[in-house]
Amino acid sequence: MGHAQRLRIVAELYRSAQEGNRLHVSELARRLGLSRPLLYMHLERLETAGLVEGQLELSEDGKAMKYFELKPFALKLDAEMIAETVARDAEPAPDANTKGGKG
Amino acid sequence: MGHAQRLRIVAELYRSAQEGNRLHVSELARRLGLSRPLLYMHLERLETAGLVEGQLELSEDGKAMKYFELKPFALKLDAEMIAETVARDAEPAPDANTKGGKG
DNA sequence: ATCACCTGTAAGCTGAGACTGACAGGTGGC
DNA sequence: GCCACCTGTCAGTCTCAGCTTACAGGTGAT
Repeated sequence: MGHAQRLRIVAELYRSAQEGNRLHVSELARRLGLSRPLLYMHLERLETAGLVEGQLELSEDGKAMKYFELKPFALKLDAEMIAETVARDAEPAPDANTKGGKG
Repeated sequence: MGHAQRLRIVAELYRSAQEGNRLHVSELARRLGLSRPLLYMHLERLETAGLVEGQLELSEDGKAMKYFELKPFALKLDAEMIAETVARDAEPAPDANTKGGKG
């Protein structure tokens, strides 16, 4: 994560959820002033990161609408946690046969 | 923040601090396998963000050494916090005279 | 004088990721 | 038929952070 637009998306989804609304892609794009393709890209990343979730539905008048919702998440960010994450990220070499790295 | 190298730097500084060592730039660069100029750039950003702090000192043999230390920090990262941050970031218009945006 | 250390910065290349425009396809209403 | 909505994806462009190379300057030891 870590891009301003990404944060704005999360913020908007959060606000709407507070008000009891769900938002579909086009509506969200309009509110944030983003193009749909761009928004799709960001939503994809957010979904991959597990921060949001989208589901395609049919509205009353038969139109396809993709609604996105925030998934609850919270993480404490401090030096210790970062050190652990980095250590965990560095070790994965379970079945590679002692071969050198990528270079 | 939010770049892998940045996290590695924080992690290494944290580890060293645990062992009671301080690191100077060149040493840190060697441990992480980064070029000094690159490390400088990252350290600059981390320092701007308030996560680390550097101080130039003279070693016993008169050589200049710049030591970097971690500053304690911790923040809880969740949707609410992001929404607040975005809202706070969006409002600053204290003395601009109702003029439009950047262009 | 030359080497092995160190700090610091500027110029330039490069590639990933942000962003746009255009497309294809579906619905309902006038 | 045409318009106003919607979803979804691709092929580009372009910006900028990341990264390298190269420089300038300082110390002490040989």
